[in-house]
Amino acid sequence: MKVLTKKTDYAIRALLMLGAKRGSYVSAKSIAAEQDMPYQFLRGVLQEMIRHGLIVSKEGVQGGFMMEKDADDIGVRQLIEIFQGRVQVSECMFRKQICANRSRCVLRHEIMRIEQVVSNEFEQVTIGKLLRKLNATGNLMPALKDGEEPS
Amino acid sequence: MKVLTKKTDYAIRALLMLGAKRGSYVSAKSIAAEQDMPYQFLRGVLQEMIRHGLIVSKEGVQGGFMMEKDADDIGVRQLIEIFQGRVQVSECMFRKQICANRSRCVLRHEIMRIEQVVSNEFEQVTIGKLLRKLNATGNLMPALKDGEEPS
DNA sequence: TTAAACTGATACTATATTGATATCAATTAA
DNA sequence: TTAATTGATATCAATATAGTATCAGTTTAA
Ligand code: FES
Ligand code: FES
Repeated sequence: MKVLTKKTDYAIRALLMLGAKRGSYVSAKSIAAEQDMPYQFLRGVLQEMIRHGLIVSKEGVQGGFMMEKDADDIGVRQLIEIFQGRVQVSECMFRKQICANRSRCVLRHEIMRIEQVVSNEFEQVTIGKLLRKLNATGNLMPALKDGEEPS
Repeated sequence: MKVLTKKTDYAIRALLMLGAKRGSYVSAKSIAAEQDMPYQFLRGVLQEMIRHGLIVSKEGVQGGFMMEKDADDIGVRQLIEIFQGRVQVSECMFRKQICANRSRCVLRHEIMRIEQVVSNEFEQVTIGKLLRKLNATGNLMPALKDGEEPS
């Protein structure tokens, strides 16, 4: 069960770069190179974020992308919703004229509760929070020592 | 973002039936009919649960499936792991020789924490717990009143 | 002792989702 | 004017999910 897809993954990492270089435009090319993402794929992700008002862009030479929203107002939950659709544990389990009274369905209650918990957890994790952690440790991507294996 | 796939969904519902009729063998056919699941697909799900020791079967006429494990020892978390693989928020985000020191990676920490929370939530929801709720309300699938739409 | 109701095992197909690539027009800075 | 960019799409490949079909073996009961 994979919770974050590549798009969400790339979005988070791109936002971390944009957050670190706030105020200047960063090109898709440089993000792709630095973070080792497929260029065109990343561009699609960036465009989607523009449409949702998270970032802005500037065309032409010296153009690129810049963070628009406050980093603390961008939660992983929102990114998941943008790239993977709303968090829903299950479609209603007993569809097709079987489960009429939703308020009495115990499964639904249990499921909606979990939905909330999961959703809240992701909401807590904001780009701002991650950026501060990065600044504190100064270590998003430490260099690989000889012989060491990446995870 | 769909958290439970059909297989897991069907597995939960089949187990609820088996749990309710503990001690006797219930055929795949009757489960499929009552819960409106595709017969052969359900059988695959049931066989997988046999392999994992959750249920047992008896072949031939009057055969079927019966719950083996204690219903309180079957959590949705285990079902997810069986049918959708281990709960993992993301593969390591900075692979390919970039992220060497896992213990210092803030993203990894945040991600592993969420992984735990999500995992625990699903662990709490056991078939036994659901069954008791069903008994309390007596209502897994209330009949549909005229004109009412299912969820 | 045979037929019907079952599961075991497996192969196959269809559809949806995810991940990635390619192309071309429009914009901008130097 | 040209190279470096984004905007907008179209297309493709790989994988995962959902569902179907078939046949062999087992058991009960007529
Ligand atoms: S599963 Fe839909 S209301 Fe119970
Ligand atoms: S993402 Fe793998 S250790 Fe940081």
